[in-house]
Amino acid sequence: MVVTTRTLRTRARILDAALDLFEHQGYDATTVNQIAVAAGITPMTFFRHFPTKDAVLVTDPYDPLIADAVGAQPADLPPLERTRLGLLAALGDITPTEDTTARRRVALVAQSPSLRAAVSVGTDATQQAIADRLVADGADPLDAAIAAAACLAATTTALLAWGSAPSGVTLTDLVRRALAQLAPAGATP
Amino acid sequence: MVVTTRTLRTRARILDAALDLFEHQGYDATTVNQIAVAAGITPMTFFRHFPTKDAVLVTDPYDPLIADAVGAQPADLPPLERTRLGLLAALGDITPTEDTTARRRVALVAQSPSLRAAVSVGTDATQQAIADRLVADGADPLDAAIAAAACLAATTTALLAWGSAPSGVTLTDLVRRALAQLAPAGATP
DNA sequence: CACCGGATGTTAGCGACTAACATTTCATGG
DNA sequence: CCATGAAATGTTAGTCGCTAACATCCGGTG
Repeated sequence: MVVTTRTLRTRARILDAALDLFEHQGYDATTVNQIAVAAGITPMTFFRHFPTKDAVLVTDPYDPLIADAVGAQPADLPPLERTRLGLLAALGDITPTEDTTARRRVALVAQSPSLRAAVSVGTDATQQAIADRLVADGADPLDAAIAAAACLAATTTALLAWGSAPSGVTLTDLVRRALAQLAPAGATP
Repeated sequence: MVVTTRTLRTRARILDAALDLFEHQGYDATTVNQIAVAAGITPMTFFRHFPTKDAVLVTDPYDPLIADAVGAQPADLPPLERTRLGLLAALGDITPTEDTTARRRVALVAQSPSLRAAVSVGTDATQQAIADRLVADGADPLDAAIAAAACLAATTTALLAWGSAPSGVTLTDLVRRALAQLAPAGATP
């Protein structure tokens, strides 16, 4: 879909309506039809802007950045440590613009199992990207997949926790803390 | 549903028909209707035996065992290490009866993203069970959730890899190898 | 103002899943 | 051996997510 003024306006209206409904009556209890009505459009139009219902809340544009950051770490480290440092480099200093809607979305995802399933699909892609990079540098495929899976699981857990954390806590802190637990025997970085 | 002779027969017929169809034409391309016809029943009856289409392949009866095994590890260990040892104790010597259908199922799950999403829902429950146990013994909730998530992600990755591994490889070997990567700086257990 | 491309609507349909009610099967006990 | 009652199955009708083909409308350009 080409991006025009109209496109952006409708997309924003859908997003607002969806977030409101999700927060008021829960994700599963909200129908695409209801969202469409609230946004003044047709269900069909909803799907022209978002491929699925959950895409309103779940978006993962980070894959290539993360894979690159992992690849940028010293290639002689073990896969787990390389992935860990890569994720720290890519996400360690994210400042999510203190955007409230980001937290609203994460909080919603944290509450609904069906949404977490959608997240895991996106995570799968990222995991694959990281593992491919590690294998390209000579890592064993299974070791690479395991390292990517473990580090991403820890990171995702931190992200979900951030959704319902007190407002002072930053996402960066939580991610650093999550990955620190996977560090080799008591190293601070 | 009460378990009678009939119940078991029908369930077995559904399972056979479903596995065959899934392997021949793929999971997503297979309809519950097709499964029902092949099993000589009605779609309605299918759902009386399996709550969802994916339940034919994805079942997780391990939660309590695993949580108990984690709780049985020394309480003074850090959460990650405690979880790791618990999983090793619970899964480290599984001998899946060399049952072929187990591998068939895992292989199918490994191929379809929608099925992996279903797995992640089951994993969520296990993760929660483990984390609860750790928190009950005084662990920090976030640390506990992260430890459980990372260890389970590694284990799940090993499980999926087993689905398409050469037939000599045992699931035990892969799980041990996966969790070994999360061990503190070069310890063999 | 006429035009044209992109955004929206309409209609029709598939597949997963559910509820309410009718029907058949099968293991009992008389 | 057969009647009986409960459990399993079928029927029907519906909701919701999602898709395709085609018609329509709106908005900016010339």
